[in-house]
Amino acid sequence: MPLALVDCNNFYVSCERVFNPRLEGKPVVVLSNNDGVAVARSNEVKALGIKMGEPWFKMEKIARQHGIIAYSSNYTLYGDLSARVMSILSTFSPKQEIYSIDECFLDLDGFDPQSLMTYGQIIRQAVKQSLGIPVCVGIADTKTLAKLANHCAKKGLAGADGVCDFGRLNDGERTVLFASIPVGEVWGVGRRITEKLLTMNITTVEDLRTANLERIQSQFSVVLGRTVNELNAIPCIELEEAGTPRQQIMVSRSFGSSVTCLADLSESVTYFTTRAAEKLRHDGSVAASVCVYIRTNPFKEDDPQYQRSMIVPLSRPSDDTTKLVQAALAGLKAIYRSGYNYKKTGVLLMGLQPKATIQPALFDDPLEQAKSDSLMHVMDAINKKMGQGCVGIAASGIRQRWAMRRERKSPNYTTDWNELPVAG
DNA sequence: ATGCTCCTGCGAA
DNA sequence: CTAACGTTCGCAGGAGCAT
Repeated sequence: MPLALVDCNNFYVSCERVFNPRLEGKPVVVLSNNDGVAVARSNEVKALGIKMGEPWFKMEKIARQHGIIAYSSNYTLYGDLSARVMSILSTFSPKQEIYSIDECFLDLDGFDPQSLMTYGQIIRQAVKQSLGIPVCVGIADTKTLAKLANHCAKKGLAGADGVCDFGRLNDGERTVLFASIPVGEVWGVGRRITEKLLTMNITTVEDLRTANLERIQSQFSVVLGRTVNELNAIPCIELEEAGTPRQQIMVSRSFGSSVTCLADLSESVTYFTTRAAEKLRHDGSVAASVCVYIRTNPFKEDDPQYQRSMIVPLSRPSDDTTKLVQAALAGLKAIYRSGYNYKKTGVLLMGLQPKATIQPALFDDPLEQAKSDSLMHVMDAINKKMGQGCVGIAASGIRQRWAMRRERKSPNYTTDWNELPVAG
């Protein structure tokens, strides 16, 4: 029954520290795309009161005062380290669910309950020793409780030292502990639901655990009802091992500066569609339609605002970059209006299904299909070997005036020989 | 009444 | 010097439509 949630501490910051140990003990933040907002903070930065999602320009002053070191996010690096972490963790259980880039669930069913604390410490040591990434381990009987146990492990609650096993608590200890944790810490309870719960005098985890189930379900949803059950050690959310492919693929980006002309927007939409199509083929799926959307900057309240999207159905499901780009550009042309400062565009591939299940249509030319497949195959192979974007659609543009800002990126230490710093 | 698709809101990392 | 506020995914539930 028990399972573990293993979560990397301040993951992106820890990744930067692996390759730059001088960052140890110093305040470090990693910024989102476009160097927009904080997405990872070292403990030193958290102590300064800087919140998750805080815009960089708002914290820049305090950052200068305290010598905060800021990095642009380097997803190539984090993705590579994540794969290595997950690979090590997979050796500790027959069943693993990779939940996000920095955390996974491990099934511990059948393990000796007395040894789980020790096992958690062994897991922490293994990842620390081989990769230098610190992790915390939460152990409990449901996913929601394991997430909560992980929170306690990180905060050192209930005497935890990087590992917290709720199986070690008796009912009284659990009640005291849960009564001390704000309800917003519970997995599935976000800002809105927290606000509404507060009006019902439900402020702590213990309040929610002991709340009336029917009342929660009717006032909120069956989802929050499941959460209440899970807090009571009744499993409602199953462990999902890899295998189910995505249902949609989104590629969108804010621009480094605003863009006004259709030509520049077309370049970016072409580029985003190309990236999305690569993901699609990687999954072995085809898309039935393409959604393209554009919008101005809602934070610039004086600018005239405009946002619109359009879904363009394909004549038949496809994974061919050229066909997807064609559809996306047709949609863009239809929704584009001149006279606006555009800040963001995005491409969404919808109606995904496994390519293998697609029946060739009656009038399809099998030769055309084979040509398309082999062209895409060659493109993917070259880009994999020579680096993303080596071969592509000419309309992506070379200047890419719409490119995002990334002024503080660290090198791709693990995936690109050219970016390794040279000694001496 | 029932079953669908489309759209929006919410949460998570 | 200025201006600068993320991305990607799933789920649920209501609206709108057809049957």
